Amino acid sequence: MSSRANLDALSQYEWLIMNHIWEVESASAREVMEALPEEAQRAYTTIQTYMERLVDKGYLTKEKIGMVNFYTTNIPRESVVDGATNNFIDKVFQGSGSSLAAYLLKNNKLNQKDLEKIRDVLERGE
Amino acid sequence: MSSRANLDALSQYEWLIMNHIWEVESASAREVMEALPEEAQRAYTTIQTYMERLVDKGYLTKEKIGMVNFYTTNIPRESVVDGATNNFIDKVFQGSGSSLAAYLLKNNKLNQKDLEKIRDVLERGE
DNA sequence: CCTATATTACTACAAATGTAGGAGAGTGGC
DNA sequence: GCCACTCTCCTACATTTGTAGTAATATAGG
Repeated sequence: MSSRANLDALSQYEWLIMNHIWEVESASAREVMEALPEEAQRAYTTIQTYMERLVDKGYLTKEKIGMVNFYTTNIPRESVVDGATNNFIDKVFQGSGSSLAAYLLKNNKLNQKDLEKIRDVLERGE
Repeated sequence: MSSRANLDALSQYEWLIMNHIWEVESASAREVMEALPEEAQRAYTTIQTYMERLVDKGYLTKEKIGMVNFYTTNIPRESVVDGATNNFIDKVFQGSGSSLAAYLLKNNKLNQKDLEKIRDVLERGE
């Protein structure tokens, strides 16, 4: 009944763009382009194409101000992170968040401060 | 100099297949097919296609026994999990494993037993 | 006013991914 | 010995993703 149920997942490069938009709230293609790190630099029109696709996918809204399009999102980052994380855990850790956590611990993906934070959380009732 | 440097990442469905192969060491297309859960059922030839692609990508080795191809992997699961996790952390948590850990804790992706295990790890020297 | 530049809208195209059908060759059972 | 079945190998095709060029248009600067 609703116009669209769930958003298509973001692709690798789309994450780069969305991460920036979530940070700055609203941006033009040019701004996004300039914000992307060296290795992620692409032709200007390539960035444009991605942003248009993100509009199509329902992640961005486009508003023309003067000659320039500005893109905004009304999808909360948290929900997208949540979906992506669940999917990742499902496919790589067969649905077990614990395995992922164990992996992080075992492979030292966490620094001292993290460990303390985690200890805190664990000490106050879980 | 080496024949191939890094393997292409696994796609969504390829993970399903690889997960099974890692579990059983060696399997035919039919066996993989039967092992896949209901929602992941596909035409027999579809499974076959995936397995062939995994051979091309360098993840699987094919050995014909009688009329049937059996597929094996010599790529350790750990290294693939590692690559995938790093990539995931980069794109979704901007390189911060801690953010991911924080997310797991905050969103209760961990159960009681996990928390205990983590506590253990933290208690014995980190 | 004209030109160099920026921007949009559109089109294009290769590679990767998801999905499967058909032809041809073994084989187990009757 | 033939049939039904199964498996391989090959081909095919739609969609998604990565990447960018071109035409038309607005615009700022001289």
